[in-house]
Amino acid sequence: MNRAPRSKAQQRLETRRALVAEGRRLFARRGYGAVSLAEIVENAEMTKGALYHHFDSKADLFRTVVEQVQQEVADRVTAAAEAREDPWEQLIAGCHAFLAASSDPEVQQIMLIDGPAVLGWEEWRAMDEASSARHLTEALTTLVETGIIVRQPVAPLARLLSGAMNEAALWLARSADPAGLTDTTAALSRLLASLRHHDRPDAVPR
Amino acid sequence: MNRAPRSKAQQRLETRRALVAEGRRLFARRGYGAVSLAEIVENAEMTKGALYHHFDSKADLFRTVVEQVQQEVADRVTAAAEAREDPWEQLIAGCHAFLAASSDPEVQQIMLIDGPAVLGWEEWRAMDEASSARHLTEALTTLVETGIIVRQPVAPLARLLSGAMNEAALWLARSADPAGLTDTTAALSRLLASLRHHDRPDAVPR
DNA sequence: AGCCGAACATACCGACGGTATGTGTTTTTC
DNA sequence: GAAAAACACATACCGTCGGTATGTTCGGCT
Repeated sequence: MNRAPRSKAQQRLETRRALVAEGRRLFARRGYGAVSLAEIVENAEMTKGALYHHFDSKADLFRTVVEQVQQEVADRVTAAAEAREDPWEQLIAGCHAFLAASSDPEVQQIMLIDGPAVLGWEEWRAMDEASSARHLTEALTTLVETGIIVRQPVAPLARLLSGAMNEAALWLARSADPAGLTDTTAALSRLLASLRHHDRPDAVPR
Repeated sequence: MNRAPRSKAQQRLETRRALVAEGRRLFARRGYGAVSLAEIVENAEMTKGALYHHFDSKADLFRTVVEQVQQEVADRVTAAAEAREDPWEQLIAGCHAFLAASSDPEVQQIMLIDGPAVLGWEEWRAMDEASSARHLTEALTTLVETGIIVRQPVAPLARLLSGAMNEAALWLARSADPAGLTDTTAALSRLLASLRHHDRPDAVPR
């Protein structure tokens, strides 16, 4: 039956997209370890030869999926932050957007649970820094330089906040309590607010 | 070669100990996925029959290892906290003890990286709550009830702090910067201090 | 002494990740 | 525009791994 003639480049893209999409779907639902390459290529109507033509290994396919998920989260965070003018409000909006984006079970299983275990913490950390965590560091740096929050090393603070939000997102998604979200965002807002000067009247800049 | 006659109960314990110890060693060094049961039983001078006589699966052996590691961390945290009288100092000491204990690469790979991925986040979370995280919740509850920190839901706050410390421990172990530890503990102390009433003069209890 | 069951030991299986090689189609080259 | 090179897969196969079914030894109890 007359199949549309596809250029090699186009065919390559479509195949790659199908494999990544199906990998993402299965990895998200059942976890990396419980998914076999056989069912990925079967559902994607491809073969293992196609998969290994595009990816070096199962972990390599997973890495591509992680990159895609991280990019989507980063985009949402960036959009939320750029909608504000005030640097402080950008931080708050970005954190809330991150929590909202990370409440997706797909994002959690792939990015927060399997990511560090499959790719190793160091590589996962580097990818995280390259996507969403970088915005957090930049926002904090701006706030320190403009004197809005207490002058301090931003790197450790960014790690603390990033870890707090990751864990909070995982907890929120499992928590049946509908007040969990408001309580968590309230607690996070309190922690963030404590960084500002006016909350620590005894601390003087410089 | 006169081997010492061992009672069945004793033999059972020794075998189990050897398998758990070797499993812990290998899981910690190379990660759960990269370790085969064959090399575990080989290094432990046992057989796969012995392993499956004591454990239901590879994940079951790993779960036992995780429980052991978590118990050791919890013991260190408890010891540090009980050495203090003041509830506030107990919280600080406990957090610092947790960071110190979690700086061990063994603890990190098993408890923080592979734990959630292998056992699933829910089960890992339940085990974490049963060991060290419970102390954090209790300490915060005490501080709220005695009016030392602002009255608020403790569960979300405990999750935020727990996640922050987990991530900080992983970051510290990889950070070459010797000032990382002091900077991180300083940042953590700042966040904790912000919970106290005297740091938020506009907030009134009740 | 003799039996029973616990504590292993051995042999084996299906599935999975990965690879080597074959095949058809597109693109380039002359 | 035909040959040929390059590409994008498809097929067949391999070694290893987690898990199981069955056999064997040895301490405990009567």
